[in-house]
Amino acid sequence: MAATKDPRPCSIADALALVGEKYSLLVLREVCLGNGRFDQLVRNIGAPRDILATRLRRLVDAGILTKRAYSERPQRFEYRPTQAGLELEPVLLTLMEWGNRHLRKDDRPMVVEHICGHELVPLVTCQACGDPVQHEDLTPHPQSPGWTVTGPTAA
Amino acid sequence: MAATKDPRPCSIADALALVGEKYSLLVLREVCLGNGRFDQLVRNIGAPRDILATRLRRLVDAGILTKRAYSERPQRFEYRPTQAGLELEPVLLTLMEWGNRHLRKDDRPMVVEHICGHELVPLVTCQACGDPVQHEDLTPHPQSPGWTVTGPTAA
DNA sequence: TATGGTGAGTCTGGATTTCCTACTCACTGG
DNA sequence: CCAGTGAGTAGGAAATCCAGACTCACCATA
Repeated sequence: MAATKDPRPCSIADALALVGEKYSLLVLREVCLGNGRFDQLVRNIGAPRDILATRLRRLVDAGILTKRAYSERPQRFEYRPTQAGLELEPVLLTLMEWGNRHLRKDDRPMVVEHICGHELVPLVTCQACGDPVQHEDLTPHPQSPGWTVTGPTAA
Repeated sequence: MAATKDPRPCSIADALALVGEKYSLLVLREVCLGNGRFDQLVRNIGAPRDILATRLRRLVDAGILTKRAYSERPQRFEYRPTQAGLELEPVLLTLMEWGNRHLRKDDRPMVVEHICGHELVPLVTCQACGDPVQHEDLTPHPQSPGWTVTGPTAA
């Protein structure tokens, strides 16, 4: 799914080029849960085995996962998130929160408990002021060319 | 890309079924920037027109975008995010932040300014205690069957 | 030592999507 | 009348995806 042609220089597009393919984020979900073996991934994600193998290779190449043998003779492997992989977890959590809010009615299939003792409700905040991020409070500033807003509707 | 077969009941998978297809999140990016016209989207995303038309239909059906005429005679339309769509913006921002950190060296192609006056660095926090979310602080609690961790590596 | 089972994939051929280019249709502006 | 714009459709080629079978190495057991 490489964003090879995205006319804009954009970290969102670049990130999606790595993890935006079908199943990639679900792989990350499983791996963050500690289910990093091939057959676990197949069962828990429901992806075709060959596609999964392709995704795993790409994620390893991208430095998001590592492949570790947990047994020689017989060789058995486990995929684990790297630091970069772990730092994608907030994306998963934010997505989960959105899904919980908009796609379900009260029945969350999975609850994550935070170390503070409460159920985790992920909230995206501004690091500087700590306030929750809201659309109206944001002003985009293009830094690179390629971001000139086209057409008369300039945001 | 419907996660029709995801063996797990999971809001992440459900959310990805709606917005995980190629280009969908880039559409949302543009629409959040105010570039909601078909040809703007084509130019700014670089997606084939027919694919874009399909994505737009699906996003409208999903209640993430609305299609509004901004001119009759000639009929001209604009896509805008609904409330649900706007609430996906944190996902985009989190992804952007990850991309900035891991895929670039200092050159952010786009900087978002928060109303507080600082450059926005999105931070995912626990709503209850306000602390930044870190992997080690999380304990998943499956609420539905289908989440029994398979295999001996139970996280 | 045959028999079965697991883990980690690869292979194959067909179904589905995506991609690209061109085209339409309605209208506007000169 | 002619060119241009906006919002798509149409058609066929190219790339991906999919399901299930298959491999290969090893272990267990009987």
